[in-house]
Amino acid sequence: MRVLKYAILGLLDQRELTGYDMKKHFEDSLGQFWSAKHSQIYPELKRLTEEGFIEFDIHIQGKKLEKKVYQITDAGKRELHEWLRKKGPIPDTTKDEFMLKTFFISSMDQKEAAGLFSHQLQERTKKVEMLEQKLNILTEEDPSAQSLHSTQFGHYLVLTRAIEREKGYVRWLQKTLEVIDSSIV
Amino acid sequence: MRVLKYAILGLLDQRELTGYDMKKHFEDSLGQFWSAKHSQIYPELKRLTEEGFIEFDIHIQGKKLEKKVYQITDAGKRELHEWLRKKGPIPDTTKDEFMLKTFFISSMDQKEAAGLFSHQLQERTKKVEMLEQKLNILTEEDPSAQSLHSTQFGHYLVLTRAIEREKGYVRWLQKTLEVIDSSIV
DNA sequence: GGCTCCATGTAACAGGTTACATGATTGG
DNA sequence: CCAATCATGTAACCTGTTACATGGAGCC
Repeated sequence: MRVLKYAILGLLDQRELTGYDMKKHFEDSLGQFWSAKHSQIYPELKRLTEEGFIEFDIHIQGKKLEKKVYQITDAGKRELHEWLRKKGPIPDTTKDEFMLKTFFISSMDQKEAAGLFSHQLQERTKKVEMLEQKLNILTEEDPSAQSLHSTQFGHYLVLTRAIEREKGYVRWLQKTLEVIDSSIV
Repeated sequence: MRVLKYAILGLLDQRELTGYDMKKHFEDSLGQFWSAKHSQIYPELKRLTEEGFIEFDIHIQGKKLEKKVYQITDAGKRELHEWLRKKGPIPDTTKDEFMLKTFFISSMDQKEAAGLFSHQLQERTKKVEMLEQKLNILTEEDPSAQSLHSTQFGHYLVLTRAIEREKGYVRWLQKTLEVIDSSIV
């Protein structure tokens, strides 16, 4: 259903951007829930331009570097809002390779399982710290980000959701590790 | 990295199955974290057979329906265990279309946002109930599922993880909806 | 001059979905 | 006998990743 299309339209509804700028956004907090490589972004920009949902101006950087700065058109805004309003069903599957391994825990011995789980716990804990640091920076730079009418509210929500998602994962990993460690053969 | 390959090997490490049986597993609790359509499963089974990781016997159902019952080979078991042991990095992105919309909340008006969030809250709440019912059935049928040495332990872990994931989502949705509703223009 | 980052593109391949296609079994 | 389910496959298409490819800008 071409979600990347809407990700691009949504970004351009906030401010004009180059393809390169969009890639940067996908590496930032938005990237917790959606991302794309530049090799996917550029062809999509070309297509959206042909469809009339976006337009670009050429800006000259320095002496001769030409960059394409994209803006959303009125047709693009209509398209974006149609998608934003639509109440889709929640997906049945959210792919998670670690949980697939977990499903097969009976194929592992106790030591292997403990190693796998403690590594995952370590990685997820690091991620929580990284995300909390991002949230601190955001709320220090713009304390109004926590209110609905701030332009940064979406950014704030994505960070808080990502933090709570990871914290929930961490709690479950700790609880499960205790069960594994206490089941000495 | 051919995760479906390992999903199939993992399932066959528990018991012999037909491609159709595997599809059923992906529609069940495992499907919370991994799934595949039959159109992807059958070609993968063919490939895994060619690679020597699995084998099949033909069983006759009724008068003449031939079904292929697959088993994992020793080579397949080695391949599976290599993957199970490997400690990969956690993914940067877990795609979530609803959270992408959330990032663009400043493009919506307050009423639209409230509608979107309350619908999502409703759907996620229903999912929690469905998952809790599945967990009840599992623990009633096999109370030992909660211990490491049960063959159902993986099943139990996947369900508890899915339940906590959805509950965390629900809590965040409720909290965010309160902020949206209390921000009357 | 050289390194990092900015900036844009294409090609080949891998993974995954939808649609097309067929036929047997089981149970009411 | 009819419907739901069991059972297996292919083809076309879409999405997304990795690799290939190029060149300018900014800074030390």
